[in-house]
Amino acid sequence: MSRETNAKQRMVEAALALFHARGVYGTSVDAVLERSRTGKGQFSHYFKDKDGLVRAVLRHFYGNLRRGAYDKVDAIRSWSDLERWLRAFLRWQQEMECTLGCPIATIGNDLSQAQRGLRREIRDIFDWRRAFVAAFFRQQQAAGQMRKDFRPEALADFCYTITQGGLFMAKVERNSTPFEHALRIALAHLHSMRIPAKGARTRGASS
Amino acid sequence: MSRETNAKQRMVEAALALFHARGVYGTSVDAVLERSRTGKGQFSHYFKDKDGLVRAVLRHFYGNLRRGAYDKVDAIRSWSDLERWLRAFLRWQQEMECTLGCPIATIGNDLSQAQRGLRREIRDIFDWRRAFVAAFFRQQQAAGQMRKDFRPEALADFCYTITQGGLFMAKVERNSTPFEHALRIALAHLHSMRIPAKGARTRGASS
Amino acid sequence: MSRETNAKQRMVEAALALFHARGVYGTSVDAVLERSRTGKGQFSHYFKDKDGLVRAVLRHFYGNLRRGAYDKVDAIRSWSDLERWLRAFLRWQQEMECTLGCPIATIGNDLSQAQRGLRREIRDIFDWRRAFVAAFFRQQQAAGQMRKDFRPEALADFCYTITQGGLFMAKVERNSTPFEHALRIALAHLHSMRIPAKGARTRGASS
Amino acid sequence: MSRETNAKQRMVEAALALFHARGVYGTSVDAVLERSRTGKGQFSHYFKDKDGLVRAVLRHFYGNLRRGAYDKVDAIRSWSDLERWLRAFLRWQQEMECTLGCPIATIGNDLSQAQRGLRREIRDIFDWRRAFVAAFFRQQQAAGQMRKDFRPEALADFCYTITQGGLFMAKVERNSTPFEHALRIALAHLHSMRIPAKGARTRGASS
DNA sequence: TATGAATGAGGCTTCATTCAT
DNA sequence: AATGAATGAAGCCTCATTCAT
Repeated sequence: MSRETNAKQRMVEAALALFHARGVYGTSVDAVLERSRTGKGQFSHYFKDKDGLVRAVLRHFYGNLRRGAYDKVDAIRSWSDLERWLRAFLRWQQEMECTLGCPIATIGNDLSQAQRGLRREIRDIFDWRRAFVAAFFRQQQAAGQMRKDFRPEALADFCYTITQGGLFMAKVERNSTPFEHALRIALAHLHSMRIPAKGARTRGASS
Repeated sequence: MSRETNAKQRMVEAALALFHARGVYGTSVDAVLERSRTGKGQFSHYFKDKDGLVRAVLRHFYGNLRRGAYDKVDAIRSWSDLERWLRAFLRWQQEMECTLGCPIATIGNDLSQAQRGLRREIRDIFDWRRAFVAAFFRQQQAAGQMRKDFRPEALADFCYTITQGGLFMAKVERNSTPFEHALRIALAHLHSMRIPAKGARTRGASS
Repeated sequence: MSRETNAKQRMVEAALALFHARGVYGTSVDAVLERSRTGKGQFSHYFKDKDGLVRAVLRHFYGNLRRGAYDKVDAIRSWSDLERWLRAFLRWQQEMECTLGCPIATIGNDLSQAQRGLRREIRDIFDWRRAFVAAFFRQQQAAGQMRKDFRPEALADFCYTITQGGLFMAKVERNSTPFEHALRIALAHLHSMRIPAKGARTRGASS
Repeated sequence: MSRETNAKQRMVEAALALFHARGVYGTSVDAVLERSRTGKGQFSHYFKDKDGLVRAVLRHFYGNLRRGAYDKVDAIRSWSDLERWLRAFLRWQQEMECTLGCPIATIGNDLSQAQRGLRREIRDIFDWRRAFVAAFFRQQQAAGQMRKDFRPEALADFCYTITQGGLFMAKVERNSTPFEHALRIALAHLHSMRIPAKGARTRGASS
């Protein structure tokens, strides 16, 4: 990592922004070059082909993610952390007026049957994300503060599916209400699995 | 309905299959023509442009949907209907080996900012779908067999978000496990909102 | 002539209008069909191909022309007739805001090397036009009221060249001033060739 | 100028020749590419679209014109210069067997309502041309060797209208006689406006 | 006399990629 | 480390023309 060349860095960042906004199919290499103010030859100098650029973008994103560049906290430690973390997706998308979804899902969705290697990179990112959430549930269950009906991984998948489904549908419909509804219900459900500490009260829909 | 011209029908069906599999961007008009074994000129004879074809595909799909062509039941009337309906998406995708998602979402995801008219068609379909599910919850709540913490529409959004998120993620990752997890938890939650008839027992994760 | 079929008549008239406005290259057969509200088969029923339509249009125009449909007078009999006739082109074009030229010249200009037959039709029309003007000069010279420096045919060519050049340039530049200038000078010159009757005065630029 | 890239130069020159011969509508981009022996992608590399090529052709022509590439003299200084200049158009067209007209007028005639920018380029060229001729009349009038019935600009318009009309009609009819007639009469008229120097004789149709 | 389905060639443009400097 | 010229395939669309009914 350390010091990527300037041109490569610029291309990758431009590509990420464009892939996010218009998908991989929807962004031409030329568009990336123009946005990053780079000459044509630089492209093939740093990347074998367009797939190479996609790979670099995914790795760049993964790097940022692990470095905590996209999350305000380095781990989810409390229920309010979880709620804040989940609601951040909704809020962000509302600010974007529902024009954008998850960048990685957007890229992943454009992959064809042939691009196995890239799909693997995508999976790594998603796995990391799920682990990020699962850690919280694992900790809660271990501490005896959460029912163990479901395994932490399954709960993380539940959270992640809601998030991705919500982002996706909001983008397609340009309307975040369904996401909002789904998130509220999901949170209520998760809260309902809490085991109240002695003498304390849980909040949420669980009456 | 009745008797669309042969060629148009063929093109629309070929386009639906291809859009579903590769997205709108990913399928060329020529590919549609080839698959439907139609001459080049027929395309512009029946559709103004590619968007016109997309519109026709969406309407075709909507028509089929309302006619019940895609669902085995004309309404969800019981909890087991609901469960069967939701699980059908998962099962279907597993059979497809996670290569396909929701055709409409796939098309909708490829729309650009400019295609407002098409997005409207998409919304109509999703609204119909949500109403289909909401009707069940409304009936349950009216019959006093379900808690009223959430409105039927919100519950439908919850179901639909899980479904779309699950299909989408499974397709991107070529793996249906997260969908499976999410669905199981979602169903557990929904069941937990049932109000047991006297002397009866609800099944599910509660207990 | 007498009673052309309705459909043919409609196509020819639509074609004339469209060829005039956009040229032959610029008008598709479909556009003609749409404007004339005629089905596709009618076209090939009445015309062998697009050239056939062009031919029909030219003949239609020629017929109208000979019938006096486009001129207010059936002959130029006086200097003021001549002036009025010439100025009518300018005025008409100004009313059209310089978007149109001579319909026949517009069609003729679009002919390719290959279309010899059509070019002949064009020539017939122009010849008739020139004869129309030449007749006046012949009569004037015969009556001893005009100098005989130039033959009537040459004078007609002069008039016609000014007219066509003026219309053409005005259309290209969307500005009729050059036409106006040229016409004024041309008329002055023609007037200067008049032989004044005894005791009379000619008007014009000759002081 | 100096060093345009080879390919661009080649395309522009090929396009000028083809536009001249067949009009803009009548020449496909592919034809330009083939004639200039250039690959397909070079076209959009150098020009945004076909209009961009037309613009480049017009500017190329204008540049050549101002550099005096198309005229044998850098200015019209005498009546015989004028006559020679005007007659050169006729002679040239006769050599071409009346298959070509003015390249700029040919291009201009193919412009649609929408192409305002291009029309402006055309006008610049024509204005330059007219100024070229008007300069001569202005000088003659200033020197007291020509009557001042008409302004130099109007006289230039007259000359230019004859020329353009003559070229145009000759091309449409494949016959230069009308042009010849018109030119002879126009020249006679212009000569008739000369003011003879003391003791000298003017030639021409006057006297 | 009339309709419109069907065909296939060709036009304009975009794009990923390679190559020379 | 950098530039941009060059290539050719492919995409979307228009159009003249023919055919079946």
